[in-house]
Amino acid sequence: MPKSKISRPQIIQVSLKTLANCQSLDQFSMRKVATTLQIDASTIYWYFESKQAILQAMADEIAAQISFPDANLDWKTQLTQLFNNLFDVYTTHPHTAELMIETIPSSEVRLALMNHIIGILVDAGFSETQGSAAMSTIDFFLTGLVIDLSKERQFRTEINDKQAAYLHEQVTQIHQITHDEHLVHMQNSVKSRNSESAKQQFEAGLKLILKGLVADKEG
Amino acid sequence: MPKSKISRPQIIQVSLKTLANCQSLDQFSMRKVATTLQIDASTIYWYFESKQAILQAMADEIAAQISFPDANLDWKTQLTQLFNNLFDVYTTHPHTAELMIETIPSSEVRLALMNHIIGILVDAGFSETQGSAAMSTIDFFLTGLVIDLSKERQFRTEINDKQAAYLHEQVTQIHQITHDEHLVHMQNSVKSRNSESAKQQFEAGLKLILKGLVADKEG
DNA sequence: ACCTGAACACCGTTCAAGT
DNA sequence: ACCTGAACACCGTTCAAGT
Repeated sequence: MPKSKISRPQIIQVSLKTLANCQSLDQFSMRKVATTLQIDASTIYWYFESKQAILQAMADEIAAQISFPDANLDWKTQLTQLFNNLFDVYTTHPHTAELMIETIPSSEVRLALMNHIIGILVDAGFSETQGSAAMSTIDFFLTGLVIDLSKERQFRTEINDKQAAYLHEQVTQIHQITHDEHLVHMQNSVKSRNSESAKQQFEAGLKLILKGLVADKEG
Repeated sequence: MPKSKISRPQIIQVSLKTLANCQSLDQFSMRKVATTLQIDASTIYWYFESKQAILQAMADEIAAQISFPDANLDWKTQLTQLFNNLFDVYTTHPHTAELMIETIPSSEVRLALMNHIIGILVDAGFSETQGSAAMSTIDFFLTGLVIDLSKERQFRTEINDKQAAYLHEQVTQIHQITHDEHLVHMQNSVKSRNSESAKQQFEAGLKLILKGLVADKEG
């Protein structure tokens, strides 16, 4: 057993892998990380002062993967590319949107990322306040969407894997009620939601917000 | 001690009060609810089959508080009123946005609410797909914003109440890095975020999305 | 029908003790 | 300097047992 020495970066990597194997962020635990590292849970506390500190480090690691689009491009395509990039990173690494929310954006990577997004908008002619508000709007939308997707998948796998009879009831109830109460719009909504991919859904929303920004500029 | 009989509605009410006294949704526990009800935690399982079932009931209770605006109004004012109403309910009852995300919208109240929102847009001339997408976009934005606000307040009170030296460090780091790295846009963002209320922030984002919808209609 | 108590399998965190 | 083990104060959930 070549028990390689433990290190901070190693713990972060293993933590990210552990998180990826969890069904939700709160199933992620120090004890699980410790088990795969073949160390006692308390050992981690020599490298990180708390679970929160690990989450911060994990969030920074993910944020570092976001690349900035070519600054010569149109501001709209720049934003589209950057947020599509964010969407992709969030969906390839499960629960990272939750990670971002549970965590304070105090690192250089995360602050620089936000600064860059606002910068794109300011360079396009928007005020600092407008740029800041627009970034938040898109970011909250993206985060809300990805977290919702994540929860939905969690419910689905819980229904399949374990018993979870209760959750299954809830889902069938949706169809019953929408039918019995003649909630026509909800019936259509379920259909269109199934035919469209999550990415398409995100792109549609982003396009809507960008259109609002353009209208803001002209008006 | 007039030990009044336990009932499902009573448990739901006490649960909502208990949640309101928590700093986050995952601090909410069956054992806390049981303590205030002066019963054993296991007793709750006679009335609810799981914690998830209680969360569902709590979410429905909150959703029932949302009132529909006058259908004769302009679709834009209808949406504005309804989502402002949602924002107010979410902020007056802490952690209810999290509650909605952690929970399946399987009840009549919640499905009817969504159906109504799409209906406003369809009546305004949008397609079912457009209406459904627009509702999601606004809802995810609202949810993301409120959850973020909630987390921020949680961090703030943890810094004040307990030790939480680590969290305090993170916050001071934000200012240090934005200054040292000359992240001008972030500096302005922090300023404008402090001068504007959360409600103003929400209204700005909502206005942006509505403008996008108008542009969609005209284009 | 309603409620309890003990138990199980989990958490994060601390700290004296080991090497 | 690095790591462990036991302990503490928590979780959700189950189930035999009580009334």
